[in-house]
Amino acid sequence: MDESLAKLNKDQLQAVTTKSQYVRIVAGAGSGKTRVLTTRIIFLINQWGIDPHKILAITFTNKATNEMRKRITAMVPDQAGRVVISTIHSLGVRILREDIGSLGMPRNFTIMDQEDQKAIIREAYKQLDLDSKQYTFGMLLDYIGNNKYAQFDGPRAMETAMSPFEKAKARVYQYYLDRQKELYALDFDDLLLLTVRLFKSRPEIRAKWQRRFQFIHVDEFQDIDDTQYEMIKLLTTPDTYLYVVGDPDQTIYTWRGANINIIINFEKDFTPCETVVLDRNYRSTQMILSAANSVIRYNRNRLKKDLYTANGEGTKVVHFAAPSEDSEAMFVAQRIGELRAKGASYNDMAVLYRSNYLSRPLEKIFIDMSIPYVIYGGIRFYERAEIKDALSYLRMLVTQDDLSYKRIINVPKRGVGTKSIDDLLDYARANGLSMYQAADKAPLTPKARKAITALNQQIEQWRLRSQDMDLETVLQTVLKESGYKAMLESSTDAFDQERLENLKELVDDIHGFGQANPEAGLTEYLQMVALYTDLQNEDDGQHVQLMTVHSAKGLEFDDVFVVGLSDGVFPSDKSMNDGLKGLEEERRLAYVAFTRAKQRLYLTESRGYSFATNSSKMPSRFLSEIDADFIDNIGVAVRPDHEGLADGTELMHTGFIPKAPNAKYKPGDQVTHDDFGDGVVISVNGNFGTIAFAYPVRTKTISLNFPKLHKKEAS
DNA sequence: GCTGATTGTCTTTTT
DNA sequence: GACAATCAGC
Repeated sequence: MDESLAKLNKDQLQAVTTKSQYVRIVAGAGSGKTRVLTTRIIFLINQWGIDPHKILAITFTNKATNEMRKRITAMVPDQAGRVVISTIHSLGVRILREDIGSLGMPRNFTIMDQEDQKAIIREAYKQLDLDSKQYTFGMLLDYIGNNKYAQFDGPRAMETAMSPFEKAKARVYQYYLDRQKELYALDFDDLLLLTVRLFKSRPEIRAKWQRRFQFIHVDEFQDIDDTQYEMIKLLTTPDTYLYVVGDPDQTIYTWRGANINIIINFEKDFTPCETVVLDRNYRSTQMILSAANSVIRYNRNRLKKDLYTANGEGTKVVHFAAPSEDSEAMFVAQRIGELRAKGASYNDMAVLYRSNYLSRPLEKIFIDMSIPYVIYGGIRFYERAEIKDALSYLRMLVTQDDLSYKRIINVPKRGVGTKSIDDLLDYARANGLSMYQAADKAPLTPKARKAITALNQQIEQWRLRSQDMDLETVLQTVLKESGYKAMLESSTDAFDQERLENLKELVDDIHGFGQANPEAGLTEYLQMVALYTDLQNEDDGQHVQLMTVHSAKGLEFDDVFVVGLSDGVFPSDKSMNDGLKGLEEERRLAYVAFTRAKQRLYLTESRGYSFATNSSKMPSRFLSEIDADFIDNIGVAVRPDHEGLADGTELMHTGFIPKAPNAKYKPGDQVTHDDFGDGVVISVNGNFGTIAFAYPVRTKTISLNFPKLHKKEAS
């Protein structure tokens, strides 16, 4: 214990050992925020003798939860399991599972993810005859969330709707609420809103939870929204210790309701409040920090704070301007190759981007050049179709809800088409039944009825047999006997083979869960999964990590590439439409991105036409906000007058494009590749060659030094 | 009812 | 360049 305190600097030590009841830590990027938080919790246990059970730590993501638990376990192995570490949504579930009965609602609710929400909205469109092109899912998800947060019920939403367009949305909202009730499914917003309602209407329940958690810690406090703050406030009494940690410069979730003023005004709600500012950075070189500082300085609405470090000066930030998207990706791949050759490991490198779609050109090149990578985001593990299908089968053994039923009723094909499904749904809704219950009464064709009855019997069988099986066996039985596995196995589609692999991972996952929680059942597993979007893989593999800036929050890497730094992309046009507020959030996002880097930071962008913004791409304004002293500009340049690209472009030194042609290969050479088969070299650019392979591989650009590539001797 | 082809639309970020 | 809705043909 003493040695963990000895490693702290003066400010950190103050933050960890303070006696104040209300504490606000303003912790800059890389200032040892997580370390302070975990050391504080251990300090409470070891020095103050606090029962770990009374300590609550609220984190922002499941990833952060695991990280914190890991660190606490390392220091106090026997106590760590008793500290409650949880995302705020999981905390809501925990509270509601125990006490939602006090609101007159049963405890067996299911949790809807966004996919489930969309399924209901899709139903509503069908019922109300609306066009999903005119009413996009994103629009309705926003609308529904806003109304919920405003505590508007259906009729109230209808009253406030002025135009026919708004009224249609209000009708979808009403449908959504009705369906939620029928399905007894809560969405993410409900988890917080119902908890708040529960605490407000039942003081004795509130008091119970207040007694339970006497030391409350909140991480990433700058990204908290009003409802979450209310929930936290309701958990506190005049005796509660409240400890919040955050960095206003890293607020990047205002689009989701995060309110930057909560951390700024915290001291008004909780007085007297001690504030500790941690502005010594332990992560990055001075060069990287200076670059990041020079950008964030342009934000007007902020608490001024400049990070400093005793780490070395480091090298200048590199800005590479590529002539095209592909060459931008190529630059990244090439630099990764060079770093790797110098002994860097893939794990310590990351590529960050503003939006998921920007990963595509990178993936292509990484595959071609055999650079191992993992991608976070996009379609997450538990959101994959095959995983959702498998989980839906499992849900049928527990809740028989319509959303799951609709997913699996004709997968694999059982001859039950859209018409039968609609008829079944209509009949079920008209009679207040679930689709599962309505199966034998609804008006159906004999063929469909037969298929559905057989399926229902199967489900009932599984349900009974599952009582004596472990979780893993249940899953495997269902996958096998439903024919789902056979459906994929008989397919020749490469994607289906990948799906089988994913299902194997799910089996591993449920197996691991069963081992870790021997007394937990299917219900518990499904509940855990509902709040997780991704598998929490141990990152022991050797691969470059690709992710959005948002999901990189809290992480750090030796070498960071931030790609797609074009105006309109990053900062995104969508945000800039919100005026200064939007632009400042984008700037904070850039600040988060830049401060992930420990050793080297590369910023790249490309020219050409962007179909995202419908215009020619120009370098991001954030690039020009970096003081010239800290940045090295290479690649294609645009004259400062920003004239049109055709005459405004010129080539500066690039360090990579024009290189001596590879000595071994020349265009026209016949080659063979261990994976791709025979091919012909089309062009050579340095050590990379574009090679046309036989169908189905087609044209690829790969490293000509790659060991799997061989020259075919002329015959 | 199923399949494959075609058209049109939309691309921000997540628990 | 993905996804959903629609349509034609089996």
